[in-house]
Amino acid sequence: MINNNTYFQIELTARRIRQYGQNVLKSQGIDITIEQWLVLNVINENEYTNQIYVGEKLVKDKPTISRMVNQLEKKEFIIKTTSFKDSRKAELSISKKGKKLINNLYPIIEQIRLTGLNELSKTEKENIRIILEKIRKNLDH
Amino acid sequence: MINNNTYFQIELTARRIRQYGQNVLKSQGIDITIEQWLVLNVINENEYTNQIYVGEKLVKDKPTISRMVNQLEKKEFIIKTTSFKDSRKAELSISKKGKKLINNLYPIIEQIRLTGLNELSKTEKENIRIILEKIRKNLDH
DNA sequence: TAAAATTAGTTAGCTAAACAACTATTTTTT
DNA sequence: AAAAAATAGTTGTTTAGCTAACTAATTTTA
Repeated sequence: MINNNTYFQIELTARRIRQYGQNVLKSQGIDITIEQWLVLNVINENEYTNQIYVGEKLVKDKPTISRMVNQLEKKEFIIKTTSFKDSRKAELSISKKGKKLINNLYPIIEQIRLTGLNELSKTEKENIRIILEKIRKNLDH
Repeated sequence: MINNNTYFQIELTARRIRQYGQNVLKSQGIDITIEQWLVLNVINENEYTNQIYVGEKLVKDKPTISRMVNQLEKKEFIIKTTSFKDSRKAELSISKKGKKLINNLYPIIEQIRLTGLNELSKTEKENIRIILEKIRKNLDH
């Protein structure tokens, strides 16, 4: 039975959360995707980082990060320059517009998080983290 | 911290499972994606069904199903005809080639499933299902 | 130091998700 | 029966994930 399939459940839930979050952002007139938000957040927590680092944090490959970074730059939420030390590397930082967005976003993201995790006990939150980690570990190699 | 983010964990795990499964299929020389497999499976369990039904089962929208069905038809795994009773509806069935593929796939899919769920107790499997359901329910409305 | 290997990032091509707008057919309403 | 609404499916557009192939710069090694 397909609805008992764990992959199906996990994938569906991921889609559902993304969709819900996206709708909330849209309703607030915020022009950013959930995935772009994750990128923005990594850059915010690691100013002047490069794309490889962002990719490592988010476990996404170079082309995906490259495109998302370009989107964020186009939207003027980040500033992308070339490193003096190593001209292969990009140096990513948050623009003023980006900082403003982030400040607006924090409570909204927190609200989305709380909605999704509503009625989940602390144990359940910990359990799901542990179980998902186990699954990923099972698939590593 | 981003790595504590539940959405991130769920979405990452979904990606990891898909990626792992895709690699196994590729290594077996099987020309189908994991998502296409899910569609094929629904059709196999509901011969002569239509695209709306497949979409309901997989919780995917019409365009997504439409395109995946077309891929499966192009690969000659399914046969798509128009319903006599209602010419708006497609009638989807598995071709001989498709049946052969499915028979080859069942043990491989089962193997992927077992690898992913390895070392998970029955309770853990049930727990994750319950928790994911709760999250989705939280987001419904 | 010159050649080889590694690293950072981009471009191209494919699949899939989500949305909007559309066609065609069937069903409901008046 | 004609008009309106609902249903099934398609097409177009955008974002993202993944692979492969590429450029350019830096580091390693011989």
